[in-house]
Amino acid sequence: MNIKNKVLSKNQKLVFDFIQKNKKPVKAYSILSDVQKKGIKAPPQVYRALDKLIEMGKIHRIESQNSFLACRTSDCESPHATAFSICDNCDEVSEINDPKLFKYLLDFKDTNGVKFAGYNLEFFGTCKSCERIQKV
Amino acid sequence: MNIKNKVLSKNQKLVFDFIQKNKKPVKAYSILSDVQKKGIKAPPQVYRALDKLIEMGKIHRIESQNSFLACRTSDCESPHATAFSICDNCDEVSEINDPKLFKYLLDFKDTNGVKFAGYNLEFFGTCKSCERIQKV
DNA sequence: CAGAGTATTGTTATATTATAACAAAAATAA
DNA sequence: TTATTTTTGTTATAATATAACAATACTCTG
Repeated sequence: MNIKNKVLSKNQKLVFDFIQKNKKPVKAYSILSDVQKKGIKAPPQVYRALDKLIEMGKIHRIESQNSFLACRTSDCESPHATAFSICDNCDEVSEINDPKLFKYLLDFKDTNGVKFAGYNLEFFGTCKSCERIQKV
Repeated sequence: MNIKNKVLSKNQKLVFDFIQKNKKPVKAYSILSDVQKKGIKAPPQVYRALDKLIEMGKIHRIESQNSFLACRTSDCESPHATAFSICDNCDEVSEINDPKLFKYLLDFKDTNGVKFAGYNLEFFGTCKSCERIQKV
């Protein structure tokens, strides 16, 4: 069976629920604080769940923040081809789902002609709402 | 004066020299081990030097590896617009310097029309030499 | 050159992020 | 059922990074 269609295990569900409740990416130990109220005791339980959820494409890891965000692009083709916009000011992250960008990058070949299996792209800038505030 | 043309301070030079000697990205504490032979004592001294070197564009941080690589693209226009190819197998990283890709990404606008100030792109796959080995 | 301001260094302690290693229980497949 | 895989539980520790404070060195300007 495709790993993406698997039903979540108990710990996976606890971890996923917390991540999904949050609009902004959350940190592993902030997940731990939350799920400790619900029976999980130790970091490895959280990190294991995170690994599986990433593998399933249910969440993404924001590398530049060491944080985790629920996948909102239901048609997320590949958890290994991801793009995000990150606000330098408020740390808000949103997933970019642009088929043209997606295709451009998956088709990209390096100077040796190597075509890559996946990528992770993080854009940085000021989000709309921070921009407005800064202008005032 | 442009920060990129600044002469390196003592600690910055020690840290940079070690990074530049290595073809593969190096970890902060492996840098520390090396530079401890040369007078540096503690992590903050290394991390400070790393921060400055990144700011100057002399090195890059490989987010998915928490590691640091010397910049080889002497015409590195912007330390905040970076792309790398990373071998899943041997962890080798090389900097991609493709003007077309560079332009494509700097021109990219999200659905709100936001144009970003910078980006970091990490491609994943199998490098040429690992590919050869796997075929044998 | 003096003095002010800035950048760099030194230092101790600690915060944050993540995994190793081993054992048991639960789910699934054969 | 029995074997296999997946998930869980647990303790300890590894790896990565920063806070906070003090002292020096550098560089700019009057």
